[in-house]
Amino acid sequence: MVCTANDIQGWTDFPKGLKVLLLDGDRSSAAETKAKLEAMDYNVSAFDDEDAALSAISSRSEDFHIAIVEVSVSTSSSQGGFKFLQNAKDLPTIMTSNNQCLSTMMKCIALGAVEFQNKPLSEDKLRNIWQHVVHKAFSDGESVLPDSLKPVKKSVESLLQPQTENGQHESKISIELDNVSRLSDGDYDHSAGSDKYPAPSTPQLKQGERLLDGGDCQEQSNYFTEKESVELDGDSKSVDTSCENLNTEGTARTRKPAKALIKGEEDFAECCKGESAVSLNQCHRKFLSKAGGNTTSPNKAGVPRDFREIKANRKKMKVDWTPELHKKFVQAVEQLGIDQAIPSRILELMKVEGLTRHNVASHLQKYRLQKRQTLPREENRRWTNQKDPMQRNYYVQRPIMAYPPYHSNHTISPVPVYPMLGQPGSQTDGVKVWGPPGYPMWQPSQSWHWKPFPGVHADTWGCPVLPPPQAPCFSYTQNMAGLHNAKAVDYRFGTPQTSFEHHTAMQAEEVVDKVVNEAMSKPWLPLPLGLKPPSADSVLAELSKQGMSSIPLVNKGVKPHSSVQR
DNA sequence: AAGCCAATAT
DNA sequence: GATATTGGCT
Repeated sequence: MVCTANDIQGWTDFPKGLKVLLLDGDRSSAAETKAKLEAMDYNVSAFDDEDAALSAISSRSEDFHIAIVEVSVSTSSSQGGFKFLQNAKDLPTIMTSNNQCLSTMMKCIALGAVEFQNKPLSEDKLRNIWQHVVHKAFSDGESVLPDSLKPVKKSVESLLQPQTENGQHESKISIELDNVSRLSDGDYDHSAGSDKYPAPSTPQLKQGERLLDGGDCQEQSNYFTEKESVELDGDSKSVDTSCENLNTEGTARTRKPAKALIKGEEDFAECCKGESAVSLNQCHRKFLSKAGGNTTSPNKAGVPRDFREIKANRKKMKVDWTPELHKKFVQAVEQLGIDQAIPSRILELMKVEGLTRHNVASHLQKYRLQKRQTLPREENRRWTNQKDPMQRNYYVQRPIMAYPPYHSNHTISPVPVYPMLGQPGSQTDGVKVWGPPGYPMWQPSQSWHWKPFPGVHADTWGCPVLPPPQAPCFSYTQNMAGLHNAKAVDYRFGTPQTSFEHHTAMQAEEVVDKVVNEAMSKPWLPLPLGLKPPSADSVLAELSKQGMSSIPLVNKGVKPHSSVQR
């Protein structure tokens, strides 16, 4: 009968004593094989008649762990081993033949053989047959045929229908084989699906779910995944890890436990590949179902008991910041505000399982960096190309952006904004230049789908991309309001200090003066919003005070203090 | 411990 | 080259 994981775990000198059913019409080769097997301490029951073998497994199924069956096309009395194969559902069955016909091999595998080997069977191969038993013992459960394999399955099904003609489908098979061989390891991992314990050299049908059995082919899982499945030399690498994973207190050989673990980890990683975002939880479940999900044979030992175990042993998963995930991120940042948007809080708000603070911090770093880099560049570009005086009129109001318009709009949104500053150190006069926020300052790269200016509702900026000269975006009042926004973090400089407070305390006056001076020194430019031109009366009064009776052609001045709106 | 950032890895 | 992770420093 089929070995369970428990059986194997309690099997002290596994695989010695493994019970092998040998069905081979060729007595000499049967004897040869039997001798080799017995030399390995396997327990061999040899048959040369298919029906006898079948009755043996039905009457005393517990006497067999695995079967090695010769495909004897020439034999007239039997169905060449296929009958056995189809009926020995629970027994891992290795098919062998002198006939290297590809379609025969395909057929064997499709009918549920765990492996196809050409005769003569080498000792190495025979020695390793126990792996199928282990695989069987630890693999189980439901699995769904991946879409990628459906065409293959279909093709094989069609191959199987006229069971007598072997050669006819060669060409078709070769096409499909091409298909098969293209399947990547990833696909294999995926499709091998429920295999926590990687399949031995030959990919398998699920035992007991063999094709053509019970007429329920559609829902069966038939895996034709690896190229190796049809390689004549079946000593494939995947065998190596098939049992090492057991790690069952010495019951199974664990020569390469580390590798096995890593493999498992790779499986896990593979499993998570393509998952949107970092649904690690999902991955976990997926992986566990893939790994453990043993319905008939509980596997206690060797199976990673939980996610942490896996996690602990594998390198960190790479978080894919999908647009959706990033959206969450941005929302969290917006919600928190500039001064509160630190990784740990963002993480809390995002509520994404599996995401670490580190992940968020890293992303935040990139996020800030992007802004810092893109905005000044964008601004530079615009600033250096100013030739049109009309445009200059607009830009000359730059100083009014001296402070970030945190709440420059009148929407309810109290969302602060990352200040977009000019080149660090380039403003020696203390006037900070803030990017005109109406611009698409930061072109997000393809994978950055979030709003180019998070924290700001683009529509509230009210500034066209190329603002008309007479349509300044911000008023002084707005920016003066900004002056009183005490807490903001300036990310332009390495350390996020609340530099704004400094500005407020030490530079507000200075900046105001600066703005006023500029307005005075260039009277031909429109006054920035927020500055009110003095009335003609007040000007005249002032002039007369100073002993001037007429208005000079060149503006000599407006009293600054009287014109600033505070 | 948490945050930031440069270095490093993928 | 872009993006994510790691590691050092504060």
